[in-house]
Order: sequence, then C-alpha cells, then structure tokens
Amino acid sequence: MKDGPDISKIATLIGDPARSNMLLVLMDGRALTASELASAAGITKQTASFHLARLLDGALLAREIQGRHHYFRLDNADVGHAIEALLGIAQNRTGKRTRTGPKEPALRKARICYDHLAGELGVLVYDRMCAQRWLEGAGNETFVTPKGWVALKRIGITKPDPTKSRRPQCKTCLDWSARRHHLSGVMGQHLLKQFFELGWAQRLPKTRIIKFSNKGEASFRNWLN
Amino acid sequence: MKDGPDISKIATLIGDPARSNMLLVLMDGRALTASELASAAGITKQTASFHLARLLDGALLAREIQGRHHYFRLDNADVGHAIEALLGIAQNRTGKRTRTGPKEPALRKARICYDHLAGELGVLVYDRMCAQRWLEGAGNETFVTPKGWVALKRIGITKPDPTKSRRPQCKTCLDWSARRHHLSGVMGQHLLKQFFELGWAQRLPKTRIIKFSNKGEASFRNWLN
DNA sequence: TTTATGGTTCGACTATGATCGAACTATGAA
DNA sequence: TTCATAGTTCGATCATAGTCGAACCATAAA
Repeated sequence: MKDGPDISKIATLIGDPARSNMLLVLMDGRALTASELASAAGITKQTASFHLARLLDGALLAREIQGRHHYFRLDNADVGHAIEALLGIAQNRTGKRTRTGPKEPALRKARICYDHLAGELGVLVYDRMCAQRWLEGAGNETFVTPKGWVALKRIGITKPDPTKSRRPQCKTCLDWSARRHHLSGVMGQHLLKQFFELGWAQRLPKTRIIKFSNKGEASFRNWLN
Repeated sequence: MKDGPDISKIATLIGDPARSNMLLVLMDGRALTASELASAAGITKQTASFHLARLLDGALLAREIQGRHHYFRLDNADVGHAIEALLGIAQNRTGKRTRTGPKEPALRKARICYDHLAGELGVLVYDRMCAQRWLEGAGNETFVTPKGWVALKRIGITKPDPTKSRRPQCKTCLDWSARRHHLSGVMGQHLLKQFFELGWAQRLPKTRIIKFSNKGEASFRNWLN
C-alpha cells in the first residue's frame, strides 16, 4: 500500500514502446549512444533524451560519458533477466520462438564501437598491449610507453608531436560482451583506422561488425605476439 | 519496429499501480475474487473490473467463474517469474531484501478459499475422498456416493433432501499452491463449516489461514483414514 | 417470486505523460 | 577562435488511459 517494492514504476519504464525498443536493442550487451538509440526506437533526439533520463533515474540503464558521446548500457544483469522474462510471456502468447540472429557471434568477436575496435579482438588488443608493457596506467590515465611506440611504428603509427595536443591519447572503454576493457580514445581510433588501411579488416555495411580476413587476423595476432 | 514481441504491452499491463498490486497479491498463488482484488488494490469495483479485463486479455491472469464469484489467478508460472524478476530490480535499487512472510507456509498448508478449505489439507480431502470412492465424477459433475454419505454422516453431515435442490453439491477448484484440485461448492462449504463446529480448526483473524489444532488435525486425518 | 450481492458496461471527467520544435550546452576538430 | 555535432532542457500540444458514478446483468438465498 504505502510504497513497497516499486515494481509498477519499473514496469512502467519498460512499458513505453520507445523505451522497450531501446532496452531490447541493448539486450545484446552493447553500449550505444543516445543518437543510435533514438534511431533504433524511431524517435527524435529530444524524445530519446527524455526517455534515457528516465531509464537512468530508474537504474535500468547506466551511462558512460566519453567525450561528447554518451554511451548507454543495461545497468546490471537483473535488468536483462527481467526483460527476458517479459519476452518469455510475450512469445508464449504468440506461440513464436525467438531466434537469435546469425550475426550475433560476429558482433561479439569484433565490432566497431563508435570509432574503435570492440569485442573479443578489441579486448585482446588491450590485454596484449598491457601485458607487453606497451601501455601503462589505467582508465583515462593510460599512456603509451616508449616500448609501445616502437611496436606501433611497426604497423605505421607514429608518435605525434607532443606539443600539438596535451590530451591523453588513450582511454579505456568497458566492453559489455566480454565484460572487460578495450582501448578507445584517439589511440583506439588510430589503431582501427590502421587495421583498415593495412587491409587486415573491413567493416560490413549496415552493421557494426568488423570482419578480419584470415590473413589479416594472422598478421594482427602476430603483431601482438 | 512492426510488431515484434509485445514486451511493452505486457510491461504496461504490469506498470499500472492498481494492476501491479493485484498481481503482487496473487503472487502467493491464491485465486481471489474481483472484489477482494479491488480492496487489495484500493480501488472501486468498476475500476478493478476494468483492470482485470485487461489482465485477462493480456493473458497475465486466468479467470475461473464459480457461481457469482469470479476467481482470478496468475495465468502461468512465466507471469510469476517475470514479476519476481521485476521485484529483483526493485529491491536491488533500494538495497532492501525481500523477506518472505512467516505466514506463507501456514497459508500453503490450509487456507480458506472463499468458503471452503484450500491448501495441502484441502487437496488431501479431495484425494482421500476420491481414493475411497466417497466421490465420483470430476469437475462440476462430481457427486457423493452412498458410501460417501455414510462417511460424511460420521462427522455430522447428512444427505440433503434431493427434491429441494438439483444443483450439483460438489465442484472442484484448482489449488494453485499445490497445483491440484480441491473440493469446493456446497459440499466444500459444508465440510469447512463442520470442521469449525467440530473444533478441529479455526480461522486466524485478518488472514486466510486456517489453523488446525493438533488434536483436530489428528481427528481429521483419522476420518479420512 | 423478491432481495441482496458480485461483477460488468457505459459515459464523462481528468491527469499524466509522450512527443517534437526550438533554443541552449558541451565536446571535438580545424 | 569558429564550426559542427552530440546531447539536454524548455515549452506547448495532444492523446491515451485510469478513475468513478450510475445503470445493468447474473447468481444465490429467502
């Protein structure tokens, strides 16, 4: 009677079509920007912002601000669990079964995350670079070591003039599908661009999938040892 | 985009405070009447009827009409599962833990279901009466056998004048907590009344719990062999 | 039959909340 | 600095949906 568990408030949050569409898109674990979510839900930026604020307030989503991009993801596993339970009722009602898209594994392996590499291979880059002391520090205070610059030069990335920009070159970004961090920021952007220019990988149109060729992935893994 | 899984419709159904209150009350598995649900949710009969129709349409509730009483219960386990998942988010948000009431086991053992005995002991009555051929038939076509009337007479229930009423004396009622049928209808009502008059059991005030005394339960089980 | 009660339907009122145009803020690039 | 873009805030509009009074239907008891 009084307040109790606010089940109705949470259900109301999920109940709006625009919001449920956003949540469903996020069900695969990705973190998407507000604009991406807006187009996924078929609404304007303003409306999306309105809804995202409510979802944040209700602790259904978490926001990670990286530059001018605001990434939204499901706040915790409980949220995903509840949505799956609701999906269970819905599919029981229609008799249909959910079929997971065939592109899902490819997305988890390598995908573009705004401008850098995410997924298993993205996490691999970060792990290997840290393990070999090419990177030091953590979070937004991550720097490339001299040893790292040597390695980067091998694939054509040169150390920029330190007088031009004092901004940190590296940032880390939590990778939902792997639950670990990968490299983003300017360095992440440069790395991905270089993978493309080296012909190691290309982006599949209309999706976020990054497809490494067999030869490209071999060179990629070789570079990281 | 088009229709997809109607997760938002289902969430909207749960999202209304009146409806979520009803659903929460039904979470223990009982089947309650529209009026009981109305008072539980703090709304009028008309409003409750409006909401219950929507919950029926959405297949969240099932209705079983017995006489002028309409009993509502959760339609299937998936519904309960989804509500529990939503409760999980809600309690995580406030940091509180749900504590299952201590009255829960007592409710499952024996409770009043409108006017007759439900719960484990209610199911036991029906099972034993069927097993000993005191009852024949099923559903709303259940009748007391001659052998049954002998047994009933032992606890003071006599066969009514068959000319007075041609209505079936017995009905069965699905017991949610046990997932099996128990005896309702006029016979169920008479039986429970007799249990009270014999001093075997009494009703705990303010709850639906029926408390059998140790001696009463022994006599009860003895009567049923 | 009459009377009482449980439940639904109808109609009108009301409030909440979703939506978008427009203006504003913040970050990044040149 | 200026320009472009991502995101939020404000304000006004509009529709949906919850609410209850009143009337109606169905069942049961007397």
